[in-house]
Amino acid sequence: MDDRKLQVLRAIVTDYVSSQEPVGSKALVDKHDLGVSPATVRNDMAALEEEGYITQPHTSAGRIPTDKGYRLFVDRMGQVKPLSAAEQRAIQTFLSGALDLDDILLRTVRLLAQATQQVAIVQYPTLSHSTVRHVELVSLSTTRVLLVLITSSGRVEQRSLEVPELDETTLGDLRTHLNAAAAGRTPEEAAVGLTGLLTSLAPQTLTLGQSVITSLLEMLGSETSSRMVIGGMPYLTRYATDPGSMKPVLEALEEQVVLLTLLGEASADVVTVRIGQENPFKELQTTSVVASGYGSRATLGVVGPTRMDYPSTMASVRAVARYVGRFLAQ
Amino acid sequence: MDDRKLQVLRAIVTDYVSSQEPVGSKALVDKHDLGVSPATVRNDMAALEEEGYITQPHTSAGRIPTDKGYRLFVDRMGQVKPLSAAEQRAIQTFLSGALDLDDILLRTVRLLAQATQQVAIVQYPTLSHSTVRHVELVSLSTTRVLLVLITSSGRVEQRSLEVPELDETTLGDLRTHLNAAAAGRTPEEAAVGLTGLLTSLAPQTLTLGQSVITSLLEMLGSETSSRMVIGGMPYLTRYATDPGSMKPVLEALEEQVVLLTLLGEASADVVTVRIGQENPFKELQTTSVVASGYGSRATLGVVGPTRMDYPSTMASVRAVARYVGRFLAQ
DNA sequence: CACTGGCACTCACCCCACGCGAGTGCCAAG
DNA sequence: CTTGGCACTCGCGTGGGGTGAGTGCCAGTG
Repeated sequence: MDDRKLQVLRAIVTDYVSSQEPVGSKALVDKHDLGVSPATVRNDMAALEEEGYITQPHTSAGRIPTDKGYRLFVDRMGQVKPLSAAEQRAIQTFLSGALDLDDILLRTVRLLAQATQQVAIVQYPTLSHSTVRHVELVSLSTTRVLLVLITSSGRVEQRSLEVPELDETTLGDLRTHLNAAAAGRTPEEAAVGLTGLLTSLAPQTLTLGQSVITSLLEMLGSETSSRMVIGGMPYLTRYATDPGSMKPVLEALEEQVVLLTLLGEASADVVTVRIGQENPFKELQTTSVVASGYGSRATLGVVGPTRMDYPSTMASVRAVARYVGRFLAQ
Repeated sequence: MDDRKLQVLRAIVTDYVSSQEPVGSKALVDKHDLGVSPATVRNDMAALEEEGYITQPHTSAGRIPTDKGYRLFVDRMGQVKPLSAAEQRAIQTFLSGALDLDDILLRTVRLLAQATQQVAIVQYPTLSHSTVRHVELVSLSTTRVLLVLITSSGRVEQRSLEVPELDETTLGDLRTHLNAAAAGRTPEEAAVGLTGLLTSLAPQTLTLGQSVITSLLEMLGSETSSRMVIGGMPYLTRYATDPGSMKPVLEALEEQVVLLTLLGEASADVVTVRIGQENPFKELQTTSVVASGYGSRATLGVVGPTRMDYPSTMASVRAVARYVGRFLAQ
């Protein structure tokens, strides 16, 4: 790949991202001093189009990048912009006043949305790398118990169970045993302890104990949390020209499953970019997803138009992910 | 107010709601057998316009209802449609499989959105009319405790506190006292018990106890919950012609404060309608809000265009509110 | 006195033709 | 390989005329 052709592609991408309009050969050489004439650029553009990196919406118009073009841009030319000092400060002050976990994540999602001017998604942190603080059992009715799991990270997870029968003392008994087996341990250790407990249950707590422990093991074992916070929806209107085009995106954002798979693929501490059709969901094939893991195994990211400012978005996502990760570690 | 003029207004409202287009005198007499000629209807329309119930977008177009017109329509002609048997059944089956409170509310908001084809909001139920099940204290660090309040309705509310110093035994002590004072009681009773406890604290638990009890009293005292679930966002696109018009609505939906005041005004078991400019927030002055209280003091509702089908929307909101209220009562 | 039919009038909307101009592809020369 | 020149394409904005839905007014009628 010719060096100058890469330069031309980069120029096209940046210009198109900032202007939202097809960019022509003349405008290119004017704004970026490429040191060659428009005619030369046109030759390069023809080549780039041949190779599928750019396209023209109609004859006699300028060029716009294709998904493949953005991909090359991100891969080859992605020197991630460092954040400005002001942005650094904004991140710090934004989180400093947070009270509980819910509040931290709410602030995080707003921060990310505001920084990128796009829709932001933050997944609740996972259990791993935190320890079990406490297990609580509460009877809701004679045949329902509420199982509450509290972790050292301040996360509270609950689940309600149908159980055969119930009396207050066996419940209290079981609670004591559960905490003895799990409290203060990592999810993995707790799982071992609980499995052991399962075999040594007193006969009268057996049926109750089994279903409670089974649920608890599920809660501990789930690698990722299914809860998440979304913010920055109003930014959707910044890009859409027509309300119909927003519908699939809004639909995707309501589907837990979609969001989970979307974020799930990003691995810890690396910013992952998924551009347009690279996306596994057809609702999102006109959008790009920039995501990063944070903390132990949770993920956060933003959803925006394929024509987004990748360098700054990636920088913001990375910075927020890192900062929140550190913030939660305390 | 002339009887036929009301009839004309009703016809204009229903036609305009279903067609989204200004309605003229001829079309009116054709579809609704008013028993009079177009000319007569025109006279009535001129009068209605004079009184501010309808308006014409431009000189030679038909009429559309004003906010005042919708208001009269809702007040005077609002025989609420009963739901079809299919809809009744849908409501029942939709909720039947729900597990915990989160799940119930998620299903509720989807149900409501789907039934009304609009954005739905469901506030978390309040504490009143349920009793305190359990109070849990968990130390997060040497100077932070997590305070968890579990109620008989299956609601789990948490708050994390900065406290002066901490040791495990005084914490356990305090937990026991707190539960003795609060468990099994209504919020009001528990508040009394806790206030009493406040004066009889052992010296070493005093500072810790004070801040914990203060927070707990706040949690118990807050009449309404600030948590809520939103659903049906994609339906926003059904009405907007231009993305810019959606922005204020999306902004309002992100603002907790706005949503709380919006829903807060609806009193229990009565369907409240707020049309266009009647709305206290300028972001929502092109929309209408239909809300109803449910359960003890929580509220649910939908947000849609002023040109909505009020009778069916009101019917759906009322039906869902009643059903969920009953469902939660068990 | 309320209702009706008739009639002239008003505009938003649709359609089309036209010119403009940005941008292209190609080619021949450097 | 690059460059200037040049003919060509075609989307877009503009302006004008026709169309038709709908109105307001008025005189006539039961």
